[in-house]
Amino acid sequence: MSASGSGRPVDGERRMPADGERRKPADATIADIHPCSACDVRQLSVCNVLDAPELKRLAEIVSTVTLPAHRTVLHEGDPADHLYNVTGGCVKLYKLLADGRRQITGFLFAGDFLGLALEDRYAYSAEAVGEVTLCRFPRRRLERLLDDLPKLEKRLLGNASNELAAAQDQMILLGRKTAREKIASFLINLAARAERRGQSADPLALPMSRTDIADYLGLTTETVSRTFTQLKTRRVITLLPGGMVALTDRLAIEELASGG
Amino acid sequence: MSASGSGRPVDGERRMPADGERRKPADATIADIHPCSACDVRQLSVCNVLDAPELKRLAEIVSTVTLPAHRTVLHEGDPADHLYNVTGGCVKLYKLLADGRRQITGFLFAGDFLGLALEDRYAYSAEAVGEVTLCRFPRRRLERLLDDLPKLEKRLLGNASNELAAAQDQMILLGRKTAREKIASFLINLAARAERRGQSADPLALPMSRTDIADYLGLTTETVSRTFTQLKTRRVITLLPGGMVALTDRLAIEELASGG
DNA sequence: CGGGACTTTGAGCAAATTCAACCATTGTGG
DNA sequence: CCACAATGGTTGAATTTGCTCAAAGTCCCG
Repeated sequence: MSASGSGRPVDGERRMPADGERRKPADATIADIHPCSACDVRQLSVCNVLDAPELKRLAEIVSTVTLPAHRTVLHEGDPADHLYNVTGGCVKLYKLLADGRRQITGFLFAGDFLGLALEDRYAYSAEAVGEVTLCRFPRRRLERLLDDLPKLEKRLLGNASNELAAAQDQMILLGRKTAREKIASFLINLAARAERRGQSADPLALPMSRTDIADYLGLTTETVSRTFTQLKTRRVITLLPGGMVALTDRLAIEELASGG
Repeated sequence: MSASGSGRPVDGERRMPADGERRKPADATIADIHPCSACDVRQLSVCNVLDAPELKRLAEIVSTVTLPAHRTVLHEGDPADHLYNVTGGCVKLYKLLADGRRQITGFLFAGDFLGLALEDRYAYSAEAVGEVTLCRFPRRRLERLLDDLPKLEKRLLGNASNELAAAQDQMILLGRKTAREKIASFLINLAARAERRGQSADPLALPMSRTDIADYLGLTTETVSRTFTQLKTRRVITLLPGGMVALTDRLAIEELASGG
């Protein structure tokens, strides 16, 4: 089951502003002054509770990072020196057992926050699934900033509370659902999150490998593959080229997901 | 698998101060004024970051509750009007699937916080395992108080972060560990928490039923029972009367727990 | 066009579940 | 006070779901 991908620590960072490639040219100068104010995933992020001057303070401590596929973002046990916000791409979080068995505890997409840990070491590893862009915050400086920005702290608490709820959903999935129900739940969950990000939920993108899906759902790749073909045969999904899935019969998938 | 126990909403509450039965008589008057300051699980709780005047403000909005075994503390989907702190006994949190399959997402003991949800409805149900005592906080009033007590808010964030780490441990348990490893992890986890509370970790108390353990570990009661007898036969544990277990060979249990 | 990685499919197997019976403990009513 | 029902726990046998091992197929990228 190969523990992880090729893993070296983060590099390739550079100061804001990031490339403006998916930003209108007119915004470029604004972005130079207040990079965060031109961020196209701000509305999805924890930063959305901050006003312009507060954003500016945040922008002062942030740097952007672009990582290629399979690059390790952070590693379990390493000093938790930085926190991140995903601005593009997909990141997987995982833990390993001594013998290499792996459990992926979550997939992060644009707008998702990464690294919350009031411990001084990361409790899990994180790796880029495809190419990923991230905002990076030095932990110490962000913590100091939090004292001045109670709104942000409240938002982080809300965020943590949501993640906790999601973790409990994942527990009932792992502990009590069948393979078919797990796959269905996974698809519905990804679709809902894609929608929230304003991305396509019906031809749904699955950027991660079958092995990743298996390690997320507590299955093997073979079972994941078999279950996909089973759902395909039953005409509830259609597997499209390029890692896309069509949710042909979304109602049926939703029923399966909730244990119908 | 019978959904839950006999479940009616909380009652039987009364205002502080609680009975002083495990408090020295001399403290009784102090308790009348600042009930929280005499709390014997304060050092374990989120309240441990507050000084005397802050504690007093907290005490003003708290009431204590004693619930018999199997009483529902709060119910998934109900308005999240109160938050709780467990002061004695054991509470189980769980979620149900439509057909009654149950996943217990956690057991709470003295000092543990319950009900954190920035949603307006509880995301799970909670039920007393044995007789339980709780501190109860009206959510609105506690939220208002949080604006004045940033220390407490930070503590809650730290708490949530710890719970998140525990949730990830539970995910790798549910997704990737064998029945034997699950039981071993469960015992080690309970022992560590008992120790932190200053309770006996070696003759370890298991207040919950086999069914509860099964629903927590993603197993059936039969498998839990078989695994216990297997560990008993291998002389790594000893089952004692009164729901106690001796961790005869703790090292072996720890090795099993980490997937050795 | 070829090679490597990923995915799918197949056959046999094993861990855990299901179904069923039995045992132990406890509480209750005759 | 004891018989007995009820609950929870243990054990056994058969079954099943998902896993392991193995091979073939597909896709992508140079």
